[in-house]
Amino acid sequence: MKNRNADTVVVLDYETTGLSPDQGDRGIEIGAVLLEAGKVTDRFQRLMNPGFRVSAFIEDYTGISNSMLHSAGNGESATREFAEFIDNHNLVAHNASFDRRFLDAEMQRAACSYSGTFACSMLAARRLYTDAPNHQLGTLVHLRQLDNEGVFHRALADAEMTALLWLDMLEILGERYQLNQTTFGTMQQLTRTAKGAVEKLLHRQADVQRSTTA
DNA sequence: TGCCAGGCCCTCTTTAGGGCCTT
Repeated sequence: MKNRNADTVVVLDYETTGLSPDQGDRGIEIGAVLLEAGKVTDRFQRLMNPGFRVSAFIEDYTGISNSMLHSAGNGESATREFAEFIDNHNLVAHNASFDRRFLDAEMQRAACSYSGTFACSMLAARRLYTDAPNHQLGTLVHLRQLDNEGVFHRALADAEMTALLWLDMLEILGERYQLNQTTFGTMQQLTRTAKGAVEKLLHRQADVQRSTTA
């Protein structure tokens, strides 16, 4: 296995037929970007035919129509390709518990697997954008004036915006806490720390970083 | 338009309830 680079992550987003794979919902689109050293270096996007018609709500919500899905390949082949794209990298998603459930379910169907661990940009955002009116992806993109083409609820567009949000948060950690070599593990730790203890954690991390680089 | 679920978080909590976020 290749060494896992803490700075390289795959940022992904699923569009699905509903909220729960345990209730029979399937992924209908997977979008992802490979983020290396602060830059998007690769992209992945596939539509997936779930094998049944999606609801009018999902067609409206995502802009993905039944006719688009009719001509799409099945989820198993797309998932196998996606497993190769993930390689052994760690993963980021906005509300990662949702995307992880669908990724795990689709991987199981396709009889493949991945080895990286997830970090959640939404949980990190709740710690770092404490003044935001809410922590929906679209709200944060507008709040932070991140580049976007006005496309929301499509997998690749949402993955691209999540990646920009991720980079924005890394920049905040550098500016606000002088954490200039933020690792994936630091971000995971951030999301697992109670809100009231975040400041202490990040200042302590910065102290450790300074002492090890001095 | 938003229910279905699940995980996380906050608080008027921890022997619980409800809001947020994802489609």
